[in-house]
Amino acid sequence: MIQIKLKDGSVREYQEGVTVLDVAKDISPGLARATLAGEWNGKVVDIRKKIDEDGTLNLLTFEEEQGKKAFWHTSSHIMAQAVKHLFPKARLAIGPAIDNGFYYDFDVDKPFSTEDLEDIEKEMAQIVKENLELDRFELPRQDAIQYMEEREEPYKVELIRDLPEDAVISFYRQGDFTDLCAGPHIASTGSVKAIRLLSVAGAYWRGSEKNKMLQRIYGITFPKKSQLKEYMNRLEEARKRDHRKIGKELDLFSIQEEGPGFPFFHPKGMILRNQLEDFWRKEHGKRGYQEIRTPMILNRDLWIRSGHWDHYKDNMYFTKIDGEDYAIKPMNCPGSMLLYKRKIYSYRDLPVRMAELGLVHRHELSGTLHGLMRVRCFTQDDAHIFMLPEQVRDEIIGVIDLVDYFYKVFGFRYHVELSTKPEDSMGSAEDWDRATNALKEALEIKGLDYRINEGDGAFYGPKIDFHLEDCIGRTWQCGTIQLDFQMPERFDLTYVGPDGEKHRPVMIHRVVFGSIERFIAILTEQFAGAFPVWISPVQVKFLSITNRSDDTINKMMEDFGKDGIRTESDLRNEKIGYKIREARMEKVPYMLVVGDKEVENGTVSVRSRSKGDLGTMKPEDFKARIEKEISKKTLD
RNA sequence: GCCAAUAUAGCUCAGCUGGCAGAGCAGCAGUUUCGUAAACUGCAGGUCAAGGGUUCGAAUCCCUUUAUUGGCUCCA
Repeated sequence: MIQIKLKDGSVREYQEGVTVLDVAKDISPGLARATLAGEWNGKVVDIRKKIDEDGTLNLLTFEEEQGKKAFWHTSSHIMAQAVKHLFPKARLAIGPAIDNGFYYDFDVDKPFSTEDLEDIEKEMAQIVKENLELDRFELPRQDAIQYMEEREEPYKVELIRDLPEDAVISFYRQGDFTDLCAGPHIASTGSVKAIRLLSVAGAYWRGSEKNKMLQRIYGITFPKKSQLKEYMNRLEEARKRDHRKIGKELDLFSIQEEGPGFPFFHPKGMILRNQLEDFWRKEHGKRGYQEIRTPMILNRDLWIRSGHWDHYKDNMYFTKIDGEDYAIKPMNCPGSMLLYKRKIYSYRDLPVRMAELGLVHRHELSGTLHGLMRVRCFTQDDAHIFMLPEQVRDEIIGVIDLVDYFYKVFGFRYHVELSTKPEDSMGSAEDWDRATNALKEALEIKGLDYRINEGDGAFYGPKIDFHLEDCIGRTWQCGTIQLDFQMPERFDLTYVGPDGEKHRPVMIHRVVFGSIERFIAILTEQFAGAFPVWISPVQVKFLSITNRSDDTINKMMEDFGKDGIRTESDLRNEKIGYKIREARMEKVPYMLVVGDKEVENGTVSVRSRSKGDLGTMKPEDFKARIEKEISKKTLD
């Protein structure tokens, strides 16, 4: 007999060889149905796993991440089985579970159409109805290869060949379908109650464009129909908040055919930008940053010296001036280097914090462009901090605090990632270690949890990335802090130390918004266009009932304008309900209705975007209220 | 860049197997001066993304290009 400790702390005794599923059945049939995978001594295991020793077992359901993954992994097998039924010549590549559902890559002669997806969905429903049990078996390497060769699955053969020597090669079989798979998988196909295939896309075999393009089908499944409905609603909500849609509706920005990836900012979008930039300037001024501006076009030699020519050329735009080669800046750092070098710094001057709202141009592949999120020119809220080696930690902490402050103003949650040395990089391994450790140390002092992204650093140094979480759970990379021991070397930056000798300063690159354009896109989606009052392009809209109040409204607008409140008026000969409807669709925070009554009493009737009718008040009182919200940057 | 889909009025969209280019909203003109999410009538608005081809005839079928969308890859 063996002893198994469960999540709730209880311990149960079983015969050796009991499976995860047996334990679940023993507890309750309901739990057995809900159990999708197990966690045995901290490792995710298949529900068919035989247990031969004492240990701790967690039963994973759809509520747990790993339970979901098993459910979706099996769903991908069901999809592959359906595709094999309908398209026997399709060759199988890979089909994993992903964060939201699963996909499977197929090699087919003809791409799948939307009608094909419907047919596949129906076939999947049929497989689910048959409630096929999955069983797992293992084969030695040679037999496994032969098995897949017989089935004419060249991709599977390649996968098996690439498995490490000592790997257990396991297969899962459900009815007439067998797939090479490490698992885990759920017990049978019957628990998949709701299926939706979402899209087809091309995807390279093993993600490399040198390989053949396969057809990838994305899908999602759930144990309950209602969960699928909820998921589809969430997708719908995301579509409604799409910054491209809202940006058009609210007349914030556009991208014209004449400039793919080069956005145009409209008057109202400019107000947003300017508010963000004003805020940024003020906060950076407070923290000892000096603002600079460097040219957009600089000589090729500079880019060779900075290393961009070798490491970033494919993303750069070039031009010729008087027969000389110039590049349009993809980053602001080389310009800042030149400014640092314009004079001699003493150790007493450091740290020097040079900030620049710099417009950079980068050639991005046409297929990756996406509204303001992915563009070919954008404004980085950049800064380069030059410092003594012993100042590194505190400077990084200063930036972490600044980023934290900025994100909280907008009500964002975020998480942090640390990226280490990539393959294509400059500098010695020791420099990289030193830099990486400095970043780690700062994070640990701040008590921030972080994830490590191996090999994801910039070519000149490791970095900390800040990922914003928006209100529907998506994340966006915005702020970064990148340590750079290379650039000071390349540009021979120096400061004069207490010993009168020249020394090498350390430098960090950092951004808070990341890209102003992307940040505006994120804000738009976060607030669904209903921006906080302090950045709203229009803060107050005056609505008249009849043209008898036009003069009063015009006077009030002038008065509000003097105090820096952004107003508009709707004096058209329309009904008040119609004007309110329009102002609401424009997401204006406050509507002030002024009719005969208000003119007579010297009041305004206030209607808030979020709270509805607030009754009448004196214009001064309303002004005090909104001014307070603006200065406090209230989120509503 | 690669795979697929899409492109019709300022916006949202209809236009089926080829046969005179349509609607709603917005705009303009008039009527209505109205109290918290759409008053009424009329007018105007188009090189159907661009170019080529098939056809008696193309928004519609074919090809090329451009852009957009969803992915792959890449990244702020």
